[in-house]
Amino acid sequence: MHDPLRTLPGYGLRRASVAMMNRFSEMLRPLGIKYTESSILILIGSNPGIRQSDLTHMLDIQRANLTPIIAQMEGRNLIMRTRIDGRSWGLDLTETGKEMLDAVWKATLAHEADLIGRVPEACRPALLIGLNALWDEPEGSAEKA
Amino acid sequence: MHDPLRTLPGYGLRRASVAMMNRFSEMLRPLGIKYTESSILILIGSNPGIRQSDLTHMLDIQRANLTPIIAQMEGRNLIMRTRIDGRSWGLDLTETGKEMLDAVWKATLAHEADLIGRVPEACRPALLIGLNALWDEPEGSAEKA
DNA sequence: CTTGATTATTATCATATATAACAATATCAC
DNA sequence: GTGATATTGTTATATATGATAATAATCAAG
Repeated sequence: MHDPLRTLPGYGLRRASVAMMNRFSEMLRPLGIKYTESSILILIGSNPGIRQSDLTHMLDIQRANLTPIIAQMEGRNLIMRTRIDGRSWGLDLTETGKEMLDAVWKATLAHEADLIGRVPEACRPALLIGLNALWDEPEGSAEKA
Repeated sequence: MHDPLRTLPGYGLRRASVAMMNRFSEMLRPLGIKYTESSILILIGSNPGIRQSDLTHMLDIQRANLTPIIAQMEGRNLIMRTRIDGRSWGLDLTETGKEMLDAVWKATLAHEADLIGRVPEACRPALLIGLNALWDEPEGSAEKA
């Protein structure tokens, strides 16, 4: 069975990403959290008071798709919102959220270690550089401040 | 704005994959075809008479999700099905499908060139090896014949 | 011939992502 | 200050992707 797709780096990139995300989702499942939510926890944890719009830029997701995620995380008492001005909310972790962040970080680091472990050592530095070259500063968006 | 996610290869892998697939989808849009369909065309083109179940294995997608895709591609006169036995169908490209495959290959190669072009030359070989290490022979599935 | 595995289909559900319209507010030019 | 414009967040909707379960038909192994 001949498979020309296997010669294509772009195809390999997609397959690698899907395989990786499946494994990561599996590791997060016991925590009852999804990987997008885990990213949000991490960003709020390292940027207390961050606004939703900052998250949408950093994660490159749509405002409209973030709203229900934030609402649900607030409902689960993982994050709290405080008014910054008439338009925007500042996001912070609750105590529950901080505990969840600890667990999320552990799972994330375990997952990253697993991932790196699958790559021959000699390839690792170039892999990182290559991956970042493929998405960093996407399209026309000049980095905001 | 501090972003710990940027230090994570796994996160970079996902972002790279998403950015890449968005660009590829854009390149395929004029052809009126989606990237999963493009992969199917390529595999049928290089394996005339291939069965749906072979496709599901090679693409690692669910039988149930392939069925409507194949039906739609048959409806668009891109592929034709002939009975192999009482259970399975053999898939082949129609003339229209072969022309589409030509266009798809051109777009695919252009996309792959664009992708590789974004990666510093010194990193390319390691990137390919690394990516394949991350998905090749996923989990428990021993390669079928 | 019976049992069990394979192939394909149908239906359903969850998730991820994209777009458009809207309300409220902030910012900027004047 | 006032008016035009941009930002922020929300709601509703559409599409794409992916997973699961149940069913029917058929093949393969003993």
